[in-house]
Amino acid sequence: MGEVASVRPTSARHRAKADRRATLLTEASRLFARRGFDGVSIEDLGSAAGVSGPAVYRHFPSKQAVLAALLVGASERLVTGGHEVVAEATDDTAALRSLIRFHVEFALADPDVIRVQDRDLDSLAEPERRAVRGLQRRYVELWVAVLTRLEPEVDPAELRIRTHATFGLLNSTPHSARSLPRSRVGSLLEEMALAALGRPAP
Amino acid sequence: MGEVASVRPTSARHRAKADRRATLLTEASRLFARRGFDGVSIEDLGSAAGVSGPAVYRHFPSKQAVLAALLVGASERLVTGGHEVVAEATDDTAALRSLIRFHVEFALADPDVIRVQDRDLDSLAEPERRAVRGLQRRYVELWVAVLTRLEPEVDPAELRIRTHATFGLLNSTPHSARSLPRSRVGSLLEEMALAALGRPAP
DNA sequence: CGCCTGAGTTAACGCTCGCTAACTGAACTG
DNA sequence: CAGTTCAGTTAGCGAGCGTTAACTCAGGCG
Repeated sequence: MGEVASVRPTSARHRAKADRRATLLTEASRLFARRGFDGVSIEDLGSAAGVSGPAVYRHFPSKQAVLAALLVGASERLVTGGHEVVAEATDDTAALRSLIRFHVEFALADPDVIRVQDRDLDSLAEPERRAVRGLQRRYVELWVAVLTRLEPEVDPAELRIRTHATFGLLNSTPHSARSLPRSRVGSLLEEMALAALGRPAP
Repeated sequence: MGEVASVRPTSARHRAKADRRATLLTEASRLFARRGFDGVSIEDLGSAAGVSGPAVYRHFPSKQAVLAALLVGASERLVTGGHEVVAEATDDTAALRSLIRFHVEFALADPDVIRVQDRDLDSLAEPERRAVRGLQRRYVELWVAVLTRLEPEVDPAELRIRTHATFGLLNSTPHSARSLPRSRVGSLLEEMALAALGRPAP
């Protein structure tokens, strides 16, 4: 899923192009997070990446495609990361703890993309939105599967709502002030999430 | 703060105008929640209220003013409601429980306004944004005051972050599916919030 | 070295949108 | 009943924005 066998020709030009594309995506997440997808013009985005306006179209076919690349990339990172973390866990309790830690690290490392994900998803056209929604659903089901093994007697629909509520808690990062050191905020959120899911830290 | 002594003349015309204004605000919260402030045109808003385009300017001086009225109204309802609930509580534990219940009821009753509040606040100009932020801060401090009395030894900055995280949890309503009855979702969120704040239900 | 590719530029088109202007007619007022 | 007010209408302006066109010029390649 993504760039497949196109890592072949590594001339200076290809590296420059890849760098520009990466810069565009980084700046896009910053700008979209602060002003919203509709509040950012192509000119804004281009000049934030040291390039002016229509040059963006050398890297993405449309403004929506920039957003799509951003959101698909983030969702894929969540799904793969979450999958790895569960696979490495020795038991389900450890798996849940690792999922929480992983999600907190993601949210603290990239609050902008978190913000864009649940604010501008609807700015995508149907096919791209479906793709992102599908990936998000897979990530949710990763959590629900672990919770189901921990509490088989609970209605899965309820576990799904609990999972969404936990995401809401963990994704509060972009809203909360920077008055405490990142690591302190991280462990605080981890504790709260565990408690909210009825599994208080030992 | 708001309409003061202008409740005087209750002719049919004044009632009709008040109704139209109320409809405009209701439709605005629906539309802004689904498509975002920038994704809704004045024409969209007008025709959703059974009126066409520029008639909106008979009720609000600008599109931003519609958003401002919406958000100021919601924040004021939260502050006054929260204040009442705390005043009626017999002790701090009961106050916290009541705040949670109150907030859950608000979020379940008006998920649209919740969505708009943390998505389109930045679409306001500076003075209006300051006003809404001020009200939101007062609501947060209501929670922090109760938590401080419950756990005086904890750093207030930490309590503030815990409060924001709890809001994130409770405000997950607009995102979660409608697969469970409202009342079930409500008590579920209440339990999770209490646990997240380290005060599990008895 | 000479051709080609393609990332960049500026100019311009077409469309949407917020808002204003000018006007209409029904409901209130004296 | 005559005069005023004002919520509503349609027409249109001016600005901003996504996107395309036409062109430039440096790097890669045979």
